Amino acid sequence: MRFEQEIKVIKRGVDEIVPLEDLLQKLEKSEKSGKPLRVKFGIDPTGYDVHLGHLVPIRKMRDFQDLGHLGVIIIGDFTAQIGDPTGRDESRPPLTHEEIMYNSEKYMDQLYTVLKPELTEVRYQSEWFGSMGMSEVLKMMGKFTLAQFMAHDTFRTRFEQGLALGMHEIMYPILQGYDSVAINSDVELGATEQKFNILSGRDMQRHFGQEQQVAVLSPILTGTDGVNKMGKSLNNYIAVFDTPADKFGKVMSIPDSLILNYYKYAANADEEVLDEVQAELAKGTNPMLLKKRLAHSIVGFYHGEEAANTAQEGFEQLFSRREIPDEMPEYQITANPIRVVKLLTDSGLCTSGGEAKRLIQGGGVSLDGDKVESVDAEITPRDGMVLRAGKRKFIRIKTS
RNA sequence: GGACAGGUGGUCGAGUGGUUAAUGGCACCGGGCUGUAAACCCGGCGGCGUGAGCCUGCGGAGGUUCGAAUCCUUCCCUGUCCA
Repeated sequence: MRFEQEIKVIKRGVDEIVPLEDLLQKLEKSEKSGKPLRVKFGIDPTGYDVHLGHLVPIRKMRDFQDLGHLGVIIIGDFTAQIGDPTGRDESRPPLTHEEIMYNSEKYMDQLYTVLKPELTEVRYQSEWFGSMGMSEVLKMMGKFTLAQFMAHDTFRTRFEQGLALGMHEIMYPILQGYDSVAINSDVELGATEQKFNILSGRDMQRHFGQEQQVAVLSPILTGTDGVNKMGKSLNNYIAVFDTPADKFGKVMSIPDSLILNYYKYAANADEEVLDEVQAELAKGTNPMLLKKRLAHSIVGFYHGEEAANTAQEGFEQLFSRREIPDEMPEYQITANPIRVVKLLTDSGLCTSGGEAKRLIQGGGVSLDGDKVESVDAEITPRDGMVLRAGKRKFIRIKTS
């Protein structure tokens, strides 16, 4: 088979390619013409916190770039400007132009930890939707039927369960589909849940007489809780912005069952490493050791070898040996004596007095290793005293 | 436009005039045991106050009442059916 090597790279870590034949054809055509494939991925500029789940398809884009193809990032500024009233209790206010620019820039900074800038094109939806008239919108909508949407699980379940389903949400796949027409996309990347939207891009391209794109679908990365998809709302994510220590710790907290999965999709592990990990797991090696290696490699990828070493050392010190960390934030106090509750809230370790009291009552607060027994406790601060709240929050007190 | 059913704390979901900051599950936080895994056990889970006090709270705004999440009015929102 031709392009055997290319296909192997593209297929790695991918759930589904629809249709595979089209991809072969495209690769062939690209080789003949010398024109790179246009590989699309859309992002929503409502925020800019990128986590490892987002990066699974982005890594795939990098694979394409390594094969000489072009990555096209679509910034979904148009849908974001309309605002998304989905939330039943509060509708999200439309983002301003400035916010969108800010978010997308921050977003791209993070994507460039993985992507090659010289092979990346960034496009905004407003380029084509901004000036579109109603008649064109209607034309676009006319390409789809309600039945098509009802065939889609997301819409059908919500409809059947009697949940709110806004018309604009039905527009979503239509807009995303048209993006493919607008940029003349050859391949669209996304998680498997994006299948419907990506395939609607194929339909749209056919209606507009364009060659159809191929869907390359990555698996959905499970969050650190081991149950749900990685996402911000569930607070089970590892963000690009997380500190090395946080990244390390979060990886260590994933369930054992997820180890191989993370090696595959969150780290840049190649076949050899995967085989080795699998063998170790089968052999009964303490999963904790494999996780440490995993955490080290993930931190190393984003922050470098040295930071990964420091993070690991810090982790072992704090959790394996239960010592206090070398470095911690300092907090200057003037009052003397001072109530511990007040100290906790003033320093920001607790967000409210109630929370501080609960922590103390739960036995989670200590000073230089001595548990604080009473919520009324008052202390005479000493310079360099270490206050600990819970498992991982510390401050060093400064009195002068 | 009409009829009907709903809107409760992060979420699901009880509660239909008075020990109610509001049962319970999940999530989450702390403690114990550990490998910051799982399982399990214990405690917590609105805010402010140097703990018997105050404030905010059951879609929004008014009202009835000594007293309301619970009754009334009105508005907003969601769904079902009819047009």
